[in-house]
Amino acid sequence: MTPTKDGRLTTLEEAFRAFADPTRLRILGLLAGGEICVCNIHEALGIPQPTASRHLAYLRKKRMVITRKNGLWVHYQLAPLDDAVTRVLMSAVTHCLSHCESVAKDRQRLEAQTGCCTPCTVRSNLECCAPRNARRAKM
Amino acid sequence: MTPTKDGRLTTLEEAFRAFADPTRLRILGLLAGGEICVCNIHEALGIPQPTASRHLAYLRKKRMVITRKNGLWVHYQLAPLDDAVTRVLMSAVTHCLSHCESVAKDRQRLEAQTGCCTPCTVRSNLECCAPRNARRAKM
DNA sequence: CGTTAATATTCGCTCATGCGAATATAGTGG
DNA sequence: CCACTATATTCGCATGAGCGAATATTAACG
Repeated sequence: MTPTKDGRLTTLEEAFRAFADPTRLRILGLLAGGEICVCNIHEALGIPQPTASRHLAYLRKKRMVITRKNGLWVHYQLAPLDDAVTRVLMSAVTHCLSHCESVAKDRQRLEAQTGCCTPCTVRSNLECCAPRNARRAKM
Repeated sequence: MTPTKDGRLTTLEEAFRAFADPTRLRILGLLAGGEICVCNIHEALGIPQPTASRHLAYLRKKRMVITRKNGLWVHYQLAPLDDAVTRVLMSAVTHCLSHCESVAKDRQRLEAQTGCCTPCTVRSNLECCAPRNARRAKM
């Protein structure tokens, strides 16, 4: 995300448009806690998988998040920011999100579902990221 | 502006929607420098007066700006923020805006037009806020 | 291979939003 | 009271964005 890199206002405006959606804010609120895979996102938020995927693609195109593939699963995390101005903005946004009740509830649901890594920052294929049936079987 | 006061995400989202417009961002970029009256805003930005007034009304309804009437003129300034979380967000936004070239150009145009107070923080009826004809007559 | 599961994309549809144009409101002064 | 100026509002219209449903893609595995 480089909203002010070229000095124009458009890119900054685009950053705010990315923030101007409740689903994307909730996703960012989750990702602020660390790396999460798509299935955990759409289940924690209680939204359909295509919806989560669409918003994640949106954030990906804005270079706000990056992905890591591991077999069938795709893990998303906040993109590292090279611009100092952008870092100021992003840290303020995540700070605000951390004060939101709904984000806290999403994280609780995430923890209840994964049961192991919350935030899921582990960069390996742990059981919390195991296929659906395996996870269901454990419960 | 109290985007996170009630712990819901909606109000925070509304704040970002307010930021997700180039004209409003430019207005906020100007107001970050201090109090300005409507005529100076719409002239510095080179936008029609109804457009400026509409966006100012938008920001007013979101309680992001407050007004001070002085005769025919209405002076706008950023609203004081009582919430700490909100202050973090707003200061980050104004910080980003201060790094935008377009905002700098708007301020230069503002200065060229008013010719006296930039930012126009003076709380009195100075000549920079005199009627159109008087200002034109001076030039 | 064929199946299954996870993720991504496309397609209409609806709804919000910003704009230009026109008009309304309000304050000031002759 | 009338003209003038600054500001605000209203009204259609066009455009953009998000959603649900359906479908496509990709990877693992027997």
